[in-house]
Amino acid sequence: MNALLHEPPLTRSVEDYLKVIYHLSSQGGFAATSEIAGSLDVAPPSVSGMVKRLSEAGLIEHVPYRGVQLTTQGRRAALKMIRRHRVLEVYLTQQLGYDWDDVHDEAERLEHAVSDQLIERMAGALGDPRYDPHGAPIPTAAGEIEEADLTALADAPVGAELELRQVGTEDPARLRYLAEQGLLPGVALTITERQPFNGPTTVRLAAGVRIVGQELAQLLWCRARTP
Amino acid sequence: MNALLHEPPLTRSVEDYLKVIYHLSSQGGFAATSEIAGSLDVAPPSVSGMVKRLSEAGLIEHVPYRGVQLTTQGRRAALKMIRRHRVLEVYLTQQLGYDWDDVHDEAERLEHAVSDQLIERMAGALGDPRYDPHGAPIPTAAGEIEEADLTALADAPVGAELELRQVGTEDPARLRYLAEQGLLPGVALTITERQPFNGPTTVRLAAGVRIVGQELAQLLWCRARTP
DNA sequence: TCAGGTGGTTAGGTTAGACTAACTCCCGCC
DNA sequence: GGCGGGAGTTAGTCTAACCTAACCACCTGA
Repeated sequence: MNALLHEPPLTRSVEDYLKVIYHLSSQGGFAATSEIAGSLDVAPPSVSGMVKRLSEAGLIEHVPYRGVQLTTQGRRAALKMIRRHRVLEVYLTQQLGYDWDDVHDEAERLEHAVSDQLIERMAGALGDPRYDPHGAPIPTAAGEIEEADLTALADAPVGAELELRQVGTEDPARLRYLAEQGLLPGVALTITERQPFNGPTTVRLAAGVRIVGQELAQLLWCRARTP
Repeated sequence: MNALLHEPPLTRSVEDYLKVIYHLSSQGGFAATSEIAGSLDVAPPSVSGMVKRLSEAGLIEHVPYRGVQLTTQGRRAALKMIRRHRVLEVYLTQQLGYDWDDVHDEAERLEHAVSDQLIERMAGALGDPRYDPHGAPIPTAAGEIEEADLTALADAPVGAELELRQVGTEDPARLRYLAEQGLLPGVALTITERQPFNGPTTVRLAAGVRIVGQELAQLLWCRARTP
């Protein structure tokens, strides 16, 4: 009774659903129908239909009117897609001249077409990178992912000495702006000031002082700096 | 009335049909329904259905009960796919350790997912190669393809001094065997003997003498050697 | 406590692409 | 010159996705 035998290959669509369900339910809990619909830009009834198919296939657990969670099998499939996506992003930026703000769409299409073999060769050629260009951890081929304990810049206290680890957006305009400001994964920063009422955070980098609005400060994931 | 405006992107399936129609009708003339069905491993009525859609889209010309030919627009699209496929094959073999016998399937899937930009970057990284690993010419980005005048080894006379230019199969087992025999694009050879009744052809290479059966000899495309 | 409203689901329809079964065209052979 | 067989097409069905319209469940606030 091993469901792994004769496993039919997943469709593009299924792969996309699993990925967004992973992201939406990663902070524990359920992914809501409307959230999934929003992320994939489809109508809610389309999600209901797919949810039915996915839970029949044993990839998700569906609690009607509550939402959806990945099963072990679904999680494995989702992590595989995330590995593909992130390895592709690193490869395209390091080997083919892509920038961190334009690599997402290309990887998004390629991730459904590459073989495991190709991904492992790309990863090998890159020296098995652990993070993608935005600082997100790359799951291992075995399906393990680093769970880092990061704090949004917006939530860290004035005076904190931090390292920027990860940037939580794929929006090209925001990414370009952040790169201009030198706000890239790995950079060291110190919070010198914050205006009240969701005001901007002022940080000091080696390269100078930056004033970061609330919206962007919530996308900049940091950890305490160990000097 | 420019049909190029608002052109919907082609589906994977359409891209595959255009490619096989290109190959089947490249020696002038029409591609037959059953040939297309055979190449794509679908049933003939599926081809009839697709043919209707493609000719409505202006990509092919259909003469009922005779067959199908590409229009200028369809030819352009087919050559674009062939460029993608062949550039991918070169990239995967030169940069990622693929062999000429296992690169076809990977390229076949990727060709539908890559952007024009990525293909041009790969081509650039490779120095704009003109031939794929099997010696097939790569169409230019502008859609032009070299029309070489090649002769199958099986059809060349005894005594001919030839250069092997292109290998007309993607079958891994045959390709592996040919590589073992040193029968690779670019190699110089002289026909020393041929047995009658579709018998084997004996050739002399720098590396030694080879006896090539009729089936393989029809896959080895050669041109006269200019010493 | 029950009345809305929001969000989720069901019902029913569309499209691309495939299939099988059944029919028709064409050509070669007698 | 007609007939038979193979190739091509038409008709009808299926599935995966999507959609809109309509219906229902749950929770919150009066």
